[in-house]
Amino acid sequence: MLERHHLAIIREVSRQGTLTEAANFLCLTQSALSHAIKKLEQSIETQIWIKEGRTLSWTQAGKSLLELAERILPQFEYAEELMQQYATGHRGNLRIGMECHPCYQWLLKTVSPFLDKWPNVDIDVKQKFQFGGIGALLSYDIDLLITPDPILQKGLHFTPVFDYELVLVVNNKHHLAREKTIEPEQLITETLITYPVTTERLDIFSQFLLPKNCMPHKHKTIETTDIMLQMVSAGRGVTALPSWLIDEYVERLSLSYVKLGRKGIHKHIYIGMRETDIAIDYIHDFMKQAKMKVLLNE
Amino acid sequence: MLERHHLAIIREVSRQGTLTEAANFLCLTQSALSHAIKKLEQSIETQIWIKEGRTLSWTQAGKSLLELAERILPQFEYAEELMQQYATGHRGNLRIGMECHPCYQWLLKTVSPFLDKWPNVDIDVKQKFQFGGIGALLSYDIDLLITPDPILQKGLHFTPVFDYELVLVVNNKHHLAREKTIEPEQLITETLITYPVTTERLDIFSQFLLPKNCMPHKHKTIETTDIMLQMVSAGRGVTALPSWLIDEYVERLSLSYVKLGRKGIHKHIYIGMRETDIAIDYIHDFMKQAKMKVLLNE
DNA sequence: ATGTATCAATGAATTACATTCATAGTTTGG
DNA sequence: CCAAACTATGAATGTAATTCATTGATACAT
Repeated sequence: MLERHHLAIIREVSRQGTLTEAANFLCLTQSALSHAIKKLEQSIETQIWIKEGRTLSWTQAGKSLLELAERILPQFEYAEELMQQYATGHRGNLRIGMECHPCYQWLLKTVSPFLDKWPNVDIDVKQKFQFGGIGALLSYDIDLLITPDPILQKGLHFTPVFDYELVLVVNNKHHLAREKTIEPEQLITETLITYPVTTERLDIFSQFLLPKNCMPHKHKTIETTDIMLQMVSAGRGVTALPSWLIDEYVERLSLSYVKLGRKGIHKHIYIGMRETDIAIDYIHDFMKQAKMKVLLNE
Repeated sequence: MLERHHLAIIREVSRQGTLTEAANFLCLTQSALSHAIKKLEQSIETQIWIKEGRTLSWTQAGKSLLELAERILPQFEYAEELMQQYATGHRGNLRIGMECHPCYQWLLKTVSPFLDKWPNVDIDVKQKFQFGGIGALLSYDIDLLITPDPILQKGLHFTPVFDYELVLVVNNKHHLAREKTIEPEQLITETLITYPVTTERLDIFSQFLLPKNCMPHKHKTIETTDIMLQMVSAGRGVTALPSWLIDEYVERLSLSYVKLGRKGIHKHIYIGMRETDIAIDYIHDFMKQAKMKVLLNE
């Protein structure tokens, strides 16, 4: 059967001109090369070259094998390089799952320098999971999970990356802007804007409104943070977002924020990963950068 | 090192879904396959797939190897098919050298049915040789040589394919058209049209005119037989061509031909080839068809 | 739960194969 | 015509692939 090995010999013979030289370049004895070619010629029942005196003249079969070699060998070599990169973690595809909508802004900041540092690592962000974020992690749909709900499970590893406070965002001139803290009951008359996900996944509902059996007057969903805050700024409603996120908009838009309840809603965000992946260079580095980013922000 | 073998395993596992099935399809034991993959994984220091329970989930490295396999294996397989065709003579490139200008017409007739019969064999016709036709044959520039001058030499094989008589072609109304035979002296006043090759290679010179130290009044060269005969028909000169070639034009053009000398000039055309090539199917068949063609013509 | 069939991994034994060694035959150029 | 360079070949060797026999898992049915 035609093997990579044979093609390597053929290419090297073509480059060096003599079998002996080619054998040297391939770290083989001349004998080994001679045997190998003889065997190949027997198996394909065709000669590859014909020797007239000391010069080789290539048969048509030989020429087409040479073409094949020039075409295919680089692909083998490239593949091995690639494997090397995968092995050392210098190449890969980092698929990040998000179970924390407002963290998207934070992620963008972390991703950008990461992409510069790891030009061979691509990043995918996924937000929908058939069997939840943990399921996606376990079934190798994603490699990292950004989530407020770490789950102690063998094979998985969670690292806290940052804490933030969820606050109520209102227009400057909104009457609630004057409050120091607000209670669930004060939202009954308000229009609440959130991301379009189920209420269980919205802390403003699960940790604030629902425990007190309160519901806002109206509930609107908007996909993007920018538009959401434009709406709030225009007085069309209120929303709940991390406080640090608002700090960035407060200059451009006339916004204020208020603590939710006397103690405030404090969230802890974790990055989850498979334990087996901890050793992968770029994943390790991503974690490191993620934590640093947080320090800079605080 | 990454081998064809590994790619074959990877592709088959992807197709069959389980290692055991893949091993069966590859005529290997499950154990052999398992060992092979383990070894490959060690050499590239990366896993190809990860087993969760009984299902395989492919790693990125594995996926890229699978892509490589799907891309490369067909090329190996095609190459082997090709070698098979070369070996059995069902594919090739028949390079024909011509040392006999007027034979071109004859060659065309032989080539046409040959191309139909051997769709995988291409034909090249060459007419210029740095070291002569024999040299071209010996240095593998051509595979067949059509020539009037066979040379007994070891390694070469010549077969006579057809005989013809070289005749003087003239316009119907030309005064020479009434002669039964003509002698060199009668051409001294004529315009002679030939192919544009050296006079040594023109029999009308080497075998007819020069032995008697005669030269035509004028010597014109024309590349194509058609135009040449148009010129003769128009009374612009005379030419020397095989008699059978004239038979085909005599109806359309007002031509006659006359024997050159009392005995006429009789030529024997041979096909020369390397002895090693006699066994090649399509070459053998070309010879057979070449001879048949002649019989039909006569 | 429990048993069974299927699948994969492993180590040791075996076999097949590639490679080397030693040598002899060719070709080339001085 | 000889020496140097190149190639082919058979036998010996060493290495690597394959098999065998076995065990450990997993999935599925009862």
